[in-house]
Amino acid sequence: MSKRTLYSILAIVIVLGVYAYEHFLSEEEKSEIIEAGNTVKIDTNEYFLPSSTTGQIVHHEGYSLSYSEPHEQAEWVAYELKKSHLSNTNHKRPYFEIDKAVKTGAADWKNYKNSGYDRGHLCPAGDRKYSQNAHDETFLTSNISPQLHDFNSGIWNTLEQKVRYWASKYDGVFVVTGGVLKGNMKTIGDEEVSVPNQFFKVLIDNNTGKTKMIAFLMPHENSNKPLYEFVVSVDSIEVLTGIDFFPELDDAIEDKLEASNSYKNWSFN
DNA sequence: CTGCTCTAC
DNA sequence: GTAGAGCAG
Repeated sequence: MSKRTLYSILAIVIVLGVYAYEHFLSEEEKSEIIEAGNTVKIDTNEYFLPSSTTGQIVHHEGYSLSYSEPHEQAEWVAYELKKSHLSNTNHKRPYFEIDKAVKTGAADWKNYKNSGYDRGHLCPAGDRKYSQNAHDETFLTSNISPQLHDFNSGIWNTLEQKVRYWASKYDGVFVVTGGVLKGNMKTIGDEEVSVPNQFFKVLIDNNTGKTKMIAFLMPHENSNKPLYEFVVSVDSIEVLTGIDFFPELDDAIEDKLEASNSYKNWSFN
């Protein structure tokens, strides 16, 4: 066999391989291959990402975010919390790092030092315990917002634990979290990181057959009230923030679910 | 779980 | 800067 013939056969094999990859593998299989190769960030098509009002969406392996440069923090952080993500592994807590993936320059963690505010995770470290990398990735400064310690370790922590409970009970939920970056806000540090006056968390469960949503809006202060008293409609958070949640949903379903402030499909036990 | 601070090298 | 222990809600 001549070299020329060999090259021709090789070329045909490559073309056919690419064709097969493009046309015969499902989207899910593709994203698995990409993840296995560890070359690209997550396949965002399988996620319900909200719209960005800032034009800067950043993808990490364990979560995506929309960064607001004027407020030096994310306007939202979104990720899927699968049941399989839940873990009891204890990871060593790393240092916070500036997120280099934020092109406009993410805030330095030193803004928070002696500010009186916690570096509050938006995607909690407790939701990414399935690997050391995923856990450490939550310690990027694009994933934190100034929070009062009483609030962070109090009612907000209670809500985060309830989300993990739901992820287990409903075989995964998709989570969007952020501070409301509107109105008059205090700032901290040389870079003037805004201190949100309210925080929101929006959940969608698309795994248990019937799609359901729930949204929480909390004032930036601790509370002893039960969680369900903070439930609002997704629409009301969209009005407040300008963010469009779950635009990829079928419009009829989106409109109906986002208008509701009912929590009857979510167990608060 | 959510964090900060202090000591030591 | 890094590593660890200790403390608090």
